[in-house]
Formats: sequence, structure tokens, C-alpha cells
Amino acid sequence: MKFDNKKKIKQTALDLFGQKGYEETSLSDIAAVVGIKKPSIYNHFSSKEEIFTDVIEDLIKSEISSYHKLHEIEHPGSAIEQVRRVFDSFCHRLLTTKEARLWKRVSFYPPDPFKEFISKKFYELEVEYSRLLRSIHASGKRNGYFMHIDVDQFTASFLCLIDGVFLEHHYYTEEIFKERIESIWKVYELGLTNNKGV
Amino acid sequence: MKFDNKKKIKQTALDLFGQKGYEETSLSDIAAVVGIKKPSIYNHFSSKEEIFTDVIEDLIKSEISSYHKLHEIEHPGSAIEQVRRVFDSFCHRLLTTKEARLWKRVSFYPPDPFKEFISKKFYELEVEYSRLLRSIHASGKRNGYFMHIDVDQFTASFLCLIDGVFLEHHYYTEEIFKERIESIWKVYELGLTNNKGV
DNA sequence: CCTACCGATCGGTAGG
DNA sequence: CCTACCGATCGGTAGG
Repeated sequence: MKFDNKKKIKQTALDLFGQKGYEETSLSDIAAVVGIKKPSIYNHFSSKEEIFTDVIEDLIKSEISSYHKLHEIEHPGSAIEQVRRVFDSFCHRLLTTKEARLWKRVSFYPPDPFKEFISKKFYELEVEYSRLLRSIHASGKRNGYFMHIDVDQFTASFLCLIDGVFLEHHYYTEEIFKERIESIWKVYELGLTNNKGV
Repeated sequence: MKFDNKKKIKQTALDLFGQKGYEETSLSDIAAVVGIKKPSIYNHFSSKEEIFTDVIEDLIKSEISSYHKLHEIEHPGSAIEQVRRVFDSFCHRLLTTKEARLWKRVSFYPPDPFKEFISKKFYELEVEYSRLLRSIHASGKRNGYFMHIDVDQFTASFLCLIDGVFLEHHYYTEEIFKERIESIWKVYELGLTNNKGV
């Protein structure tokens, strides 16, 4: 394949940028994994920055298309079951894909030359998150859920939950983490289903 | 003052390590802010790594003593009011101190040579968090709160809340952030005060 | 795709 | 506290 190494460079960059960070990953590191020498990278990319933007661009596209899919499929069950399903799907993606690992790192600590670029991409993704969550909130509301929770409160609390879970995943071992997820969900679910005034 | 510059180096390192990260901060950067030349740093520290561990050690001590204080003072009001007060105090610390900014960065993405060191310090802090939250849970329980939430669920959900809030702070402007905090708290409070079965 | 090389910068040392 | 310097490594280029 003619473009095999270009793909390999991008996959390796995705992995190493996510593991060690952009600045801490050298082009020699990437070349070594691909099995070529550093200058050969310049046959495919004109700079390290171009590799980064290419990789991020790909990753955003795949995130967006995955949220589109989540949005289009049928959502059987109660609103709470739907939220739980989206929660699981977000968590799974967040915890298992290299794309999510890199995206979280750079949205949290963007490398200096990319601050503006990252924040633009961040708001593109936000649109997708919000669309999905708003639609769940609306359909839940029609069925008598979310009595004391408006759509902005729902969206904000859900995204905070996801972010918190993501951080916890960094701190704890797999076993402890799974227990914690259930504890966290329990309290969140109690919040969503509270039907009396405060 | 004889140790003036040693203090200045540590304060500058605290600031720059938190802003740009450990690897991205050079000793020349630090020296420039302090107003000396790079080699003069070695009059006070034997290596860059020593500066880092010194700074982190200080920061952990000050975090722990601040949680001791939170733990010792009187906690008037309902359990929910107490939790909100601790929430505000965590948030305030997290969002305004250089110590918290650096600590979050390195606990989340520890520089390679310090992975073990950081994880040891992380568990020291956990002990303090847990002590405080467990005591609030116990006193709340005695007054009829937390009917459906055991102490581990409370602790896990509270720490997740705090971590989520911390990430949100990175993403949004101050105004949007303050709205989001209230939305997030609203749902969390509904969770804590839910008195009916699910 | 490679070897050979560039200027800049890094953490750290020598010597005063 | 400084100047002067070290070996290593960085992103990137020349030339084939």
C-alpha cells in the first residue's frame, strides 16, 4: 500500500500524543514505532504541527459521527434507562478509545500553539453533545420525568458527571473504579428521579 | 534575606509548572522570572526534579492542613447546608489557588519520573478527603439525611462532582461556569434529598 | 525512503 | 551569584 506509512504515522501519533502528550512525543519516537527514520516523516507531513491537526481533525469527525448514530437509533425504555444507556456509551468510549484519551488531554491542557484550534473544535463537539441530551430531556419530560430539572440543568449535570467519571478513571484501579461508577450513578439517578420539592 | 531567592524559585516553579507543565517549563524560564541566571538555581537545588518534589511536598502539606481546619470547625445547619459549604470551599480552593492548579495537573498527567511519587501523595490526600466526608455523612445520617445513600456512595459522588466541576472550569468562561455550577449542584442536591425509593 | 547535518534549546557542570 | 561551556536531543533541511 502506498499510503500505509502515512496511516501508521497518524495512528502512532494518536497513541503517543495521548499517552505522553504532544510536546513529550518526539518525531523520532513516532518514526521508531512506524519502523522508519525521522526525516521520512516529512514525505507525508510538512511539520509536527500538521500531524497533530490532522489527527485531531480525524478524531473530531469520528466523535461527531458516533454521536449522530447514538442520536438516530431508537431509545426504548424509560427516560432514566435512556440516560443510563447514554452514560454507559459515553463512559465506554471515554475509557477504551485512544481518540477519547487524546481528546481529553488536549481539551484539558492544549499544547500552546493549538489553544485556539482546540477551543474551536471543543465547541463543535459541544453542539453534538447538547443535541443528544436535549432530545433525551424533551422526550423524558413528555413522559413525566425531569419534573424539577430543566434542560440546561440536565445537560450541565450530565456532562459534569461524565467529566468526573473520566477523572476518577485516571486515579483508581479498574475494580475500585467500577464500584465508584455505580455509587456515582446511584446518587445521580436519585437526583433525576426526585419528585418532591427540596 | 538569605533564602529569599530559594522561596522565589519555589513560588515561580509552582506557578509555571501549573501553567505550562513540568517538562514545558525550563530552568531558564524560572530563573528569568526570579531575576537570576539559570546556573544560580543550583545554589539552592541540586536538580530540576528536586525543585518539583519540594514544591509538591509543600503543596500537599498545605492542602492537608486546610482540610484539617475544615474538619475541626463547627458545622452548623442541615447536612445539605454542610455539604454545600464544603462544596463551595473545595471549589474555591480548586479554582483560585496555584497549588490546586498544579496538583490537578500532575495528579491527572504526572510527569514520567514522578508517577510513583505522585500516586503516593494522592493517597495521602484521599485519607483527608474521606475523613471529612465520612464525618459529614455520619452526622447527617443521625439527623435523618442520606436515607438511600451509604457513606461510600456519598464520598464517591461528592468527589466525582468536584472533579467534574474542576474540568468544567477549564472549558468555560467565568459567567457560563457559574451558571453551570448551580445547575450541577441542583441535580446533586435533588439526589441527596431524594427520600422515596427509586 | 535514507544519511548527514543545521541551529536552538535542554539540564547540568566547571571554575571563579 | 556569574560566564562559559558540556553532551544530548529537539524539529527540520539538503541532497540523493
